[in-house]
Amino acid sequence: MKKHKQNGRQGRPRSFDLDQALTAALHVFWRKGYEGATLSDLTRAMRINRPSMYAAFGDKEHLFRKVLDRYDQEATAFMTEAMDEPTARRVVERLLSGAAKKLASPQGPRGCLNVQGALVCGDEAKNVRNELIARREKRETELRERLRKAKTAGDLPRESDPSELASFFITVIQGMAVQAAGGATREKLRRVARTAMRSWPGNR
Amino acid sequence: MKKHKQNGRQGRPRSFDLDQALTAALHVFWRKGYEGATLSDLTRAMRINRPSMYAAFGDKEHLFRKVLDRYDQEATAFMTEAMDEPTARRVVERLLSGAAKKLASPQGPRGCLNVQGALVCGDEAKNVRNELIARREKRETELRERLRKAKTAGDLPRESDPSELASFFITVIQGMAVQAAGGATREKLRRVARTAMRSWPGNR
DNA sequence: TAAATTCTGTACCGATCAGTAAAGATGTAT
DNA sequence: ATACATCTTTACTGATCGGTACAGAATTTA
Repeated sequence: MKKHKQNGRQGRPRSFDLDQALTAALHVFWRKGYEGATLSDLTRAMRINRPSMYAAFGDKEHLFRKVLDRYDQEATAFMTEAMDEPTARRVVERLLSGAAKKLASPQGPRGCLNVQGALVCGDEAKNVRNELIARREKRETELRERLRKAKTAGDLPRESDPSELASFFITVIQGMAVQAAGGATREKLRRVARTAMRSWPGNR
Repeated sequence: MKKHKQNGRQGRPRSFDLDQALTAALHVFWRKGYEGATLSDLTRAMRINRPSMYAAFGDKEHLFRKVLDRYDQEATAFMTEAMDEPTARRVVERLLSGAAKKLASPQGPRGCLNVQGALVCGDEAKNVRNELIARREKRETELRERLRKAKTAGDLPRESDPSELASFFITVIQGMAVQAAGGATREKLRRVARTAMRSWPGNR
């Protein structure tokens, strides 16, 4: 009924939009986590039936991974943008304020998929949990590298420790994610972010 | 085979120790979360069979709540102790160092049950999730009240905000819990804690 | 048009979920 | 000893889990 994916093949065209379906699945996983989201939840939200889902995305784990990719590209584009700020301080400020905004956004579920997707889980979801751990660590590494560059450029005091700073601010953001999952408002998160900035080197 | 619970009634005595069983259940919920822990996981760890569990603790949710009570009393006794420190600063320092120690303890699972027990979940576990939210908020309230008292006593600068400080440090601890769930070492958590203390009022 | 291909819908699969019925086992009370 | 109360064991329940077989519908290619 809609456009076909132009995959250059014959056969009956897909009657739903891949991207829309993925977005619907994202919201379900985001609210309920990997384990808490059932296939019935997912296909209902995606407005397709089970075999269509399996044909298009593979099994539940494959679907989740594609959802993760989409999440990383969409809901956290601000991370990359933050890295482009001219000074280290502004990088972190932007990261924190962006997190406050995103984690308690009126559109989209609360919290962070990379945190609440599968913080812990049963045995069969171990791979998913480890994938999320890896993605969280990747964020921390990104920030650490950015701060190292800043230090080399003289943009951070000599006695400062980029690794320590990255750990700290990523940890704060993850704490904010827990707060958001519990219903914290944007304003509350913003205040936490502001307080965290008092730890910035040179404030002593 | 062991001592009976001295409940003053006749009948066949319980052949397992209630407290031991509860501890075993605690560790399972702690590692796998409420949803991720199956009854088979639980009864295997508790070394009892299903009807014995139901008779002694009620259903899965009741068991979880009793586990929560036990967790609050045992694994977080340090919270109450911290509150008894003489100065606000030492209260928070002790809270942070205690968290670093507990969250990545070699005995006992990593992370915080109140965070990872059910940060998000499917529909049928909503009550459990809300209970955990309430327990997390209770912690924040405790700290806030302690800091308010400190401010009244002149133990905190006049321009400081106990509510803001409590939010911030609880958020940091929750972030540390996420880090711990992902495998962070004690040393890493300790460094985060130390950095967080740079936000302490009067450091500007 | 007919053949080939791919998607959709229904209806199902075995496994596992949380929870329980019923009978035998083991203690206390008399 | 006998009666009674409670616990343990085995085996089971209906519901739901993730995943799929199969037939019919819809499209492209020839």
